[in-house]
Amino acid sequence: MKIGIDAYIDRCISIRKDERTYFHSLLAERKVKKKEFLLKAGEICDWEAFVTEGCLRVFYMDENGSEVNLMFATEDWWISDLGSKIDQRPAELYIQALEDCSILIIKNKNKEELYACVPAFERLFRQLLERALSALQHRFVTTLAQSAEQRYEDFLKRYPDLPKRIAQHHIAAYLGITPEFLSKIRRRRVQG
Amino acid sequence: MKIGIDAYIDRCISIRKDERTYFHSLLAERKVKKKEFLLKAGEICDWEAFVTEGCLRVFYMDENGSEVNLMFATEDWWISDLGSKIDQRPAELYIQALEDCSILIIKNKNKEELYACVPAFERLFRQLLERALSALQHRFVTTLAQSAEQRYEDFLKRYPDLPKRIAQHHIAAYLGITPEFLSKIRRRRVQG
DNA sequence: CATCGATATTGTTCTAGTTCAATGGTTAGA
DNA sequence: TCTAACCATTGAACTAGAACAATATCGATG
Repeated sequence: MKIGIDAYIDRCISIRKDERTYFHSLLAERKVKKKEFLLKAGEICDWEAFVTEGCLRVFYMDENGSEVNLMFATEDWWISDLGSKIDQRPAELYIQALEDCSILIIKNKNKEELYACVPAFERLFRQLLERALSALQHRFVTTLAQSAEQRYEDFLKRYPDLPKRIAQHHIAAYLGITPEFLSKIRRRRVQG
Repeated sequence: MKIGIDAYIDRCISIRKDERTYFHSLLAERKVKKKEFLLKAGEICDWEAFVTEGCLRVFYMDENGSEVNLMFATEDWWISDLGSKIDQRPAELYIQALEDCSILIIKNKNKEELYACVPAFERLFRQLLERALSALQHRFVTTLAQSAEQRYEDFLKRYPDLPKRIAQHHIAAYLGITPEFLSKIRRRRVQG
């Protein structure tokens, strides 16, 4: 049987039928209700998850309680707290559903086994990580180099469908500004 | 024969003697003089490099010519423009030597071959990428959440030896602030 | 030693973005 | 249908950090 994640896999690597079946056996489906937390800072994260439906946010919260959204994950995105996952230390990130979600979870232990049994998956994730790192490098340097207004324009171009699904103040927290200031940027845009 | 990079490799994976010899055959040593550019934005980057000696900076320059330092690479660091490397499109980053350097270059073609012949290397780089991504995620969210002064303190704690080797204004460009403002932060620190 | 270019400091003025507080609008839920 | 919680907007006062300009310091090179 083919499930949603298979189209994603097939875009990157080719595997045999039995390998696919084996891969499926390592996944656990889970539903996450809107506003529910999949992970909280301080917990140990021993899994990675693939989003098949819905939208989540991965965010950081500082001592004062102010939040920065690291990413929004919609269909076909992978989410985890890598730092916690690698060293089995307390997570520094929160993961929360912004809509009712459906995700596929793979535990660390199973993933290690998967890498050992089907090396093509190690390639898949190596390439995924290369792209993720490159994208974050780009975001990091442009965040430091550009004004909030430019960043907002870039965000709209890169993710034209997200604003329909996500509250304004979450976009502000993604851009690293206050909701009030985003509102002012938007007013300037329409008024000229 | 064992060279500098081998200690690094041995920390992560174990390989046979012949695999090591093969790996060495794919590397090309190169010297880079202080201030020399290893890569400029607009060029195509078809390699990755391991630093055996010296220090380089990877940086981004916006339209106005202002720079953001993405990373400093000293002994045992890998450097490249991943975006350019993956899709063979023009680089958006510059790489420049801050000291006379010695590096080992591996071309894309050879690296692909290496992955195919010695899968352990795919594991090595997958793990390297996981750590790099996790570290940059941490840097990204704390850069948006903290003040420049806090970021400078964190930088000193994390890289206590770098300030001896690197000019102040490069550290400012790493923190995303002007050299003048870093100077003022430093004054406040000593005066209290 | 002298000089030149690059680097660091300092002060002043200016601005992008924050903070706080008030007002309306929207949606979900009893 | 009413209400309560959440959300976006607006304005006024404030601040972290930028921009500019001047001076001071360091280091390499002839």
